[in-house]
Amino acid sequence: MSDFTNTRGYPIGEMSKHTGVNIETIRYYERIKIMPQPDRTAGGNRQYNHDELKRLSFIKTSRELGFSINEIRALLEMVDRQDFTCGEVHGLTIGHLASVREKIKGLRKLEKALVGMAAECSQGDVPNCPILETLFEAR
Amino acid sequence: MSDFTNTRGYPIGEMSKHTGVNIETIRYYERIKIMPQPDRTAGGNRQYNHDELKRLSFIKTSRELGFSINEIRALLEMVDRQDFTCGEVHGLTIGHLASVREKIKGLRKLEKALVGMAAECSQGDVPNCPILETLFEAR
DNA sequence: GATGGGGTCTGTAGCTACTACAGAAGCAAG
DNA sequence: CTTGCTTCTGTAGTAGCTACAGACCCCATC
Repeated sequence: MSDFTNTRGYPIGEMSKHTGVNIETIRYYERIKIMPQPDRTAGGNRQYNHDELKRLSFIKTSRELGFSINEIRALLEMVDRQDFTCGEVHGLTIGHLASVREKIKGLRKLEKALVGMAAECSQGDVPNCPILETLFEAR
Repeated sequence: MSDFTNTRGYPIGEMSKHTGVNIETIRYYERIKIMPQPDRTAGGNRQYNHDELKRLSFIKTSRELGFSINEIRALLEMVDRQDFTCGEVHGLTIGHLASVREKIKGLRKLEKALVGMAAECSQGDVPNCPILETLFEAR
């Protein structure tokens, strides 16, 4: 019977510490149904098991890689249904990669523009700034 | 008297067409007080003048350069108070530039990780994917 | 068995920067 | 005067959380 207490599972705070996901965020993930409703103690506190811990880690890692919640939902659904092919997952990843590259491209452009503006600026005490002029003149 | 009608000003749709800013967004900008409350027609429709058009263009250009609303608010306040130095504006711009570069750095890392994962994937029909394994194993 | 101090609960509101309605009213041309 | 486009206000929704309030749970210690 002492084994039983052993398998009690993790309260939400443990989950948070192990994964680095905020407690409120874990509950949010449950609300939006990418995390399941876990067991509860007699008093009503959440008790997670190891699978749920792995799932949360998966979500965390994917988020850090910039996958949107919907993309993650798609990945998890494939996993849950046990019907996915490597090709499908690859596709989703490549699609995400493309959008990341788009973002980088956009930001580089922006960087250039900012550098250009800043270079023309004397940084002096004068109340007259080519940066503002640039911002005002367009269109 | 015909000159008078000439200076009537632009309805909100004109503003939108000239600047490319959505009508709802223009009203939103008024609500959050980065655009002023414009004159109204007898019937209550907004009537903008040329200064307001320039201001909206400024906001649009700045947004496209990735400045946050708060950064834009700061710039506009300097302009409105007529007390700013080129140095201040330069500082704000450089600060923004730094955050843009941070974002690029982060996205590049992310790009690398995604490319690495995708490279290991056979893209085949097998229900077994190194991408998912990578996502699941961490932490 | 009472007490104390954590952790956790639900529900709701806030954040950024918009966008999307509904339902009413303005406006200009014919 | 009618038609049809534009504009009005106010509210709610989007993503992905975060931050409360006020109540309750849990466990250890006395």
